[in-house]
Amino acid sequence: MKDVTIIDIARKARVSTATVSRALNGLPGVSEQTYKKVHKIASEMGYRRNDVAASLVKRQTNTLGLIVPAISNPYFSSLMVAIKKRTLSFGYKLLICNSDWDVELELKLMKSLLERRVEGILLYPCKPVSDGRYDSFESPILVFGNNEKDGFCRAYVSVDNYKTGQLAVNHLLDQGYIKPAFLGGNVASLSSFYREQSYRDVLKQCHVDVPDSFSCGGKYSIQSGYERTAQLLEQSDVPDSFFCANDLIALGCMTAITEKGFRIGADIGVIGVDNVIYSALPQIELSTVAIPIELMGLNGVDVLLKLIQEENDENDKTKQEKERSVRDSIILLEPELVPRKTTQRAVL
Amino acid sequence: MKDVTIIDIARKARVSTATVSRALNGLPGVSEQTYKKVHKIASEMGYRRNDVAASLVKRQTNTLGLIVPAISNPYFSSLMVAIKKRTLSFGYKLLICNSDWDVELELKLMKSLLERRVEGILLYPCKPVSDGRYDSFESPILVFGNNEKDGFCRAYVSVDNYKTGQLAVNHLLDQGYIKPAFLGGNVASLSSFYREQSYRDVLKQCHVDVPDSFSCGGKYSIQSGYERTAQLLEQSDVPDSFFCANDLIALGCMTAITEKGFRIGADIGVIGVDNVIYSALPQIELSTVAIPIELMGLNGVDVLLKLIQEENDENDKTKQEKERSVRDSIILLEPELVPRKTTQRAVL
DNA sequence: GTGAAAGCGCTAACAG
DNA sequence: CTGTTAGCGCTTTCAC
Repeated sequence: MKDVTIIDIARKARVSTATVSRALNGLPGVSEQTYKKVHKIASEMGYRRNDVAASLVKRQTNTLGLIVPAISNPYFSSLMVAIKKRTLSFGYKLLICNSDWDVELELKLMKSLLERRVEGILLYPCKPVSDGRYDSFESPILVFGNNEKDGFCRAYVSVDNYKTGQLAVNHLLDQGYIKPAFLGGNVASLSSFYREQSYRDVLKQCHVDVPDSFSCGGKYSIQSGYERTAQLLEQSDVPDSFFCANDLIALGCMTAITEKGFRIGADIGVIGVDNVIYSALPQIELSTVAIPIELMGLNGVDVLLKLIQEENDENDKTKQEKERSVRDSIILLEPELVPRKTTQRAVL
Repeated sequence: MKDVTIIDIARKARVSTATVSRALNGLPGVSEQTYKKVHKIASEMGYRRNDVAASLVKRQTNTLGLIVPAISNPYFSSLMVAIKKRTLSFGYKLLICNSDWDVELELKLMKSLLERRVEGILLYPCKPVSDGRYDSFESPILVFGNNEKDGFCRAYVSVDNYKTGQLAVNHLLDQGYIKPAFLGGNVASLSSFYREQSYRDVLKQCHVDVPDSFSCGGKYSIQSGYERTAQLLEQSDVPDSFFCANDLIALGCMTAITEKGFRIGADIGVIGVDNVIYSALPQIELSTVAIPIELMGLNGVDVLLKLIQEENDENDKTKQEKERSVRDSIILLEPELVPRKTTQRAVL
């Protein structure tokens, strides 16, 4: 059951492979007649184009890579959907990878994508790339979620993580909570880092003092949020509110609170980050800080595509021009507070 | 910035490309010395293997394709995660595609995957493949969610959709609800079809009569569930319970019920299908019929891999043996009722 | 242990 | 409009 190739078609159609190639690709310079003949024979023989061979000779795969830390997290689902849509509209294929918050795996995936000759990579790193682990990678790479410019020039699309934390903690304080705890996400992640930073800063500014144990890292999952909250609520000194590094953690947090017999909002406030679709459900009504994730995705694709474009035009360009290339661009989007029931002290 | 190839390495190391290839791939027949030399030079020159070229000559890509109808649906997220893990453990790469419930797009994706020479495809079709639209595809294909054997031999991994519906509707009736409505999913989908079928059958068996308007199709989304429920609750004759074709629909359904001022469970019962992670949250406590989706994924990969294996061994095999190949295999998994609060008439 | 040579299936000048 | 030719970068016999 050997695959049929354009050679087989050429033989049968009594033309050259070049002509077959042209006809099959709809390129100019083929008579109506041969065009039809070739296509007819091709479909008769059940020909299926071999993209691998085409990619090799054309030296392009028309493919982008995307790496996210957790494919099943609805936040990243939204990102994937947005990116998928955008890349598709530009005629690019997308290779989706899941790093599972594992830096080693992430590195492997990066290499693998490059070996497969993707034209560019959209990377949502599991920890800041400022350690320089990708500095030697020459291909176009767009990094999500970093909001600092580090040594190597690279394009970023991110949200203001520090401000995100400020919005959340200030809201908690505004609502009359006085002992907020912080449930971080993956310890290494930049977003979690900045959110904790702002948590500490805001508390200090407002002269609010809480035990160190109120701030703890973990995983960005419901389970992790549940476990950590349950533990904190066991202690003698109990927090009166939780700032969770994402909505999943907050969901787990709420479960633990409910189980312990506290009333959410009235007794203990909860606020998350992301504004995942499930947070808006009337049974949940989770207060949160919304991240414009779809927008990040769209922007990311656009910037990456520009990056690729530049790469291709590299020859006809002065060094001067290169300086203000998009390689150094940082797009920083704004988070937005979405107050809901879980931070409402009294039912009005 | 031309890529460095094994030719460059060979030249620099003063060996042949064959030797470089062997060394880089860790194949036997290379002296310790040359092995080291080649690797050293390779990393010095920043060599990056070109998988496209390797795939072409080896005629294998070590890649599987996966097509799901909705990448952001948590049900499919779970499937993807399970499949990803399994394929990775076998050293296969995975190409994930989103058909967006669009048959045309699905077909395109199938073709595209084949052109990229994936070795096999895991397909969760947006509508039954019994229309024969893939009968001419010769590559190994594993179909999820079909539970009937159709004309063409093909391997299936599915859940008993009919039984799923029976479990749900019987549970509703058992709990004392007497006017269940059915909120279907994507009209064309087999799962929705069977679930509606069983809905009708069970009602008939139990001599329960409901208006035709109680059964309606839509999309497998929160939004769609919300809209349809809101509409049904406007009518004079109101259902006292909802059997939703999946949990997302049920979530939207619950929102609408709450908004209208009904109490979930006490006034109106709701049951979904899938047992998505969010359904278990204490604020939700959605009764549902659990589908062993991870298991489906694992089984799917295993069967597909066997299929591929067979394909390769095809030469040394009699026709007799082919008859009982896995090509015809159907794996049918069991759904399981998970009763929770949303179908509890009275608070005990 | 190593090299020479023949492709994998397709595209892209360059001629005609 | 069509054919010839020369690869794309790598693997793999088959000799040596």
